[in-house]
Amino acid sequence: MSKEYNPGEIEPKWQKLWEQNGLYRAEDFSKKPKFYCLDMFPYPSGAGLHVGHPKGYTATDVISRYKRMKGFNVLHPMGWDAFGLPAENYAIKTKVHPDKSTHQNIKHFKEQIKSFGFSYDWQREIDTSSPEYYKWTQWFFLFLYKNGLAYKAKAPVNWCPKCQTVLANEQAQNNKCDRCESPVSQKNLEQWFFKITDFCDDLLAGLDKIDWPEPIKTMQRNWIGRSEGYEIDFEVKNQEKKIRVFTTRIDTIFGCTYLVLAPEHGILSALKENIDNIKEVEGYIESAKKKTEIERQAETKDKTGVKLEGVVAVNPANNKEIPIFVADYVLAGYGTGAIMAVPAQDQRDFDFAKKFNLLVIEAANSWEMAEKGIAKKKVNYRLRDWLVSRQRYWGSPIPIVYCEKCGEVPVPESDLPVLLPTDVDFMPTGESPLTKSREFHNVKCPKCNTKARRENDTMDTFVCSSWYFFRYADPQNKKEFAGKKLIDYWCPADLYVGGAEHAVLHLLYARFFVKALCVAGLIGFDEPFLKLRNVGLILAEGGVKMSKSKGNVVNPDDVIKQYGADTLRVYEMFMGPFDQAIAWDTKGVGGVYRFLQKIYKLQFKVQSSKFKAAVQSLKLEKLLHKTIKKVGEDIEQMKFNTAVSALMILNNEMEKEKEIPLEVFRQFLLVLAPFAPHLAEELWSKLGRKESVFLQEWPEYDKSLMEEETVKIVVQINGKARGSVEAAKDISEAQAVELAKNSDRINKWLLGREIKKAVFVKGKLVNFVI
RNA sequence: GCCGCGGUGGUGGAGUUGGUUUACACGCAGCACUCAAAAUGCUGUGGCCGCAAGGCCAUGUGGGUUCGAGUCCCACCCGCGGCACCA
Repeated sequence: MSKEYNPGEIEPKWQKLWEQNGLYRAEDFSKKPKFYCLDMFPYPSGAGLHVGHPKGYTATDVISRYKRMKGFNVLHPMGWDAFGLPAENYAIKTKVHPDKSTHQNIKHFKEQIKSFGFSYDWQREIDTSSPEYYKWTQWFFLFLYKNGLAYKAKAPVNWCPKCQTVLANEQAQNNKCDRCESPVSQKNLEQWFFKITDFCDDLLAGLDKIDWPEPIKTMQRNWIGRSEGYEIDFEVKNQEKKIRVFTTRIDTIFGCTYLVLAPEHGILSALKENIDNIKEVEGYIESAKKKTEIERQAETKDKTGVKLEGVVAVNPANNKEIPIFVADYVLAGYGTGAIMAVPAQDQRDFDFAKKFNLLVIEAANSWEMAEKGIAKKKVNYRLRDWLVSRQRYWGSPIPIVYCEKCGEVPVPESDLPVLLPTDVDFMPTGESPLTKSREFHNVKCPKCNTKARRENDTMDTFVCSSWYFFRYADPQNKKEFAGKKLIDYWCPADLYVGGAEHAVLHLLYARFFVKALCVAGLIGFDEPFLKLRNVGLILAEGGVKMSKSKGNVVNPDDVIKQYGADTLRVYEMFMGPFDQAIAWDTKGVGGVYRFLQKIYKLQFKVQSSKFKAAVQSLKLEKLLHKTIKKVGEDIEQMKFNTAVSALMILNNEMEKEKEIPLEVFRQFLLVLAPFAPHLAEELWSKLGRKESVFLQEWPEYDKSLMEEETVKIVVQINGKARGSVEAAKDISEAQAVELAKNSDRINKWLLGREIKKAVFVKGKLVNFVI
C-alpha cells in the first residue's frame, strides 16, 4: 500500500476502470429523472487544449457527478466542432489535407480531455466534419429551404479579403473578421441566407423565460434591435414622387426641417433629371460608396453630406417646404434608408444642421399625424438574415444543384450526404475550391435528369453547431437527425456552460433552429438551453491574456504531469468565482496539491478495526454535516470556490484529530468525489468498498446535528462589538441583557454610564446605546 | 456617449434577512526537523500606538438612513465588459 499520494499512478488506473465499466453512460428512457448537462464543444485546433477549456468542463463534470449521485440520469456528452477555416488555412500552408489534420487534432484533444477524468459518455461523441454528421446539417438546410427559410439573394455582404470568403453580420462585428481581425469590405454578391428575421419577436420573447446571464440576454436584445415607430411619406414638390421615412418620434414632426437620404437610396436615380447639382451629388455618392464602414464610423462627429439643389420636400404636418440632403450618416440598410431630421430633438441631426446652417425649430409634441392615420405604425429590427454560404472548402456542401431547365433544385434527401470532393486545390481564389472539382460537379438534375451543376459554396460552420445538441440524444441514428422520442426524453439541455463570446453568434443561431423546428411541429419545445452559465477567462499570471505570441500559455499537460488531474480540477474550481476572469497562479496550484496530499494521508488516521470501540467525535460529525449541506448548495449554485473552501475546512479539522471516525471520512469522500474523482475513488476503494464511489447516493445532512444548544451572543456598545457571551439559543431578552451587562469585558464600558437603550436580536446580539 | 458589472489585506478571494470584516488559499516571518537545502509540521500575519492589557482607524471617495452599513439610499471617482450615427 502506497504511503504517498501519487496521482500519476492512481489517475490512469481509475480512468481505465471507469471506461471499462461504462460508468458514465447515459441511459435512454431511464425511469430516473434526466439531466442534460452540456458543454460548448471545442474546435479541435492544432495548438491543443489550453487551461481555459477544462475550467468549464470541470464545472459541468462536478455537476454531472453530483447529479448522478443525487439520482439523476445524466447526459454529459462531448464532441468536435471540426469544420472551419484554420484547418483549411493550415492545408494551404503545409499541403496537409484538412481531413487528416483535423483528425489528428481530434485525437490529441481527446487524449488531453480524457486525462482529466471527465465523466463523458464517449459512446455519444460526434464530429461535425464526418459525413454521418454533415448529412444532417445538409438535411437542416433542406428543411429550412422547404419551409421558406433558406433563400438565395443578391445583396451587399461582408467580405473578408484575407479569408477570401463572405461572412455573416455576426461574424463581422465592428467591421472586422472575427477569425483574422482583418477589416471587412462590402461586396454585392448572390449568396444563401437563412431567414432568421422571421423569428425576431419569438427570439425576443423567449429570452424572458430562460435562465441565462442578463448581459447575454441584453446583447441578444440589442442585436435583434427591435424598435417601434412610424412610417410617413413626404412628397417631393412638383414631382409624382414620395420619400418614405421611418421615425420613432412621430410626435416631433413639427420640428422636422429637412430630409436626409442614404447614398444608396433608390429615389436619387429617379430624381436625376431634376437635381441641378447632380454631378456634385453623384460625386458624393461615389465617394461614400468607396469609403469603408470604418472610415464612415470615424466621421461620427464630423458629418458630411450634399444638398439636392432644385428639389424640395413638403413636411406633411405643416406643409412647409424643406430641403433634401444625401448624407452617409443615414444607413441604407435600416428603416427606409431615409429620415426626417429633427435637429432640435436629435443630436446627430443637430450636428448636421449646425454644419450646414439649417433651421432648428423646437418640436411641438404632436401625435396628430399618427392619430389621423397619415403616419403608419411600423416595427423595425436591426437583425439581418443570416448569410450562410462560404467560399471555402472545409465545410458542409450546400445541397443544391443548378439546372439549365429547372433552375435551383434541392438535392433529394435520399441523396444526402453531398460528399465533400477530394480532388481540390486549396489555394483560395475568391471562389470556393469546390468550383474546380470534377467529381463534385458530375451530377444530373434530380428533376429532369439533364446535366446540372452543384452549388460550389459550403456552409458556415455555425450551421453545424446550431443543432449538435440534438445529435447527442441519438448519435447513431441513420434515418433522422435524432429520433423524436429521444429528443423528447433528453432535450432541451438543462444546463449549458461556455464562453460569453458566443452571445450573438452560436447562441442566437441555435435558438433560431429550435424555433424553426418547433413551428414546423417537429419538436415540442422552443428553447434549446434552459439554463446558461458563462465560464470566466483564465488569464496569465499578472492578469494579461494568455496568448501564444506572449509565450505565457499554461499547458494543462504539464500541470497534470506535475500535480495530477485532480489538482488541476480542484484548483480551477477554487481560484475564484466561476464566471469571473482570474489570473493563473502557479503557487496556488501547489496549495491545492498540498490539500489533496493531506487528504490522502488522512486515510491512515481512519479508525477501521472492528474490534476497537468506535471512535466518536461529535465535533467532526457536526462539521461534516455542515459541509455536506454547504457543498451541495454551492454546487447547485455553481459557487465551486466556496465549496472547495468548505472541504478544506473539514480537512483541516480532521487533520487535528488523532483518529477519525470511519463514517465521517466515508461521507467526506462522497462530497469530495465530484471535485477530485480519482482521489476519492482511490480512497473509497481503500476503505474496502467494491462499488464505485460514483454509484453511491449523495449523503443527506442531519439538521439536528447542526443546531447548537448554546449560541454566542455578540455584545456591542453603540454598535461596536466589544465582546460576546455564551447563552442558550432561546435566551430571553431580559436574561441576555443581564448576562451581557455583567460580562467581564462589558461592565467596564457601562461603569458610570447611563444605558439609554438596549437592542436585542434573538440568538445573535445585544447592543447597548450609552 | 449609452447599457451592464465591479472596487474588501502584500495577492486570489469569503461575508446569510443590515449584526464580532478579512473564511479558505497563496505569499511573508519565526520555530522544529536537517550538516545544509528541499519537503513536511507548528506558530504568527489588515494598519497605527503600546512592554502589555488595551485603544484608535480601516471594505474606492463624500454624504445620508439606522441602535448598528462591505451590505440599503444619493452624488462622485476609478476599473472591466458590451453597444455605439439604427432615426
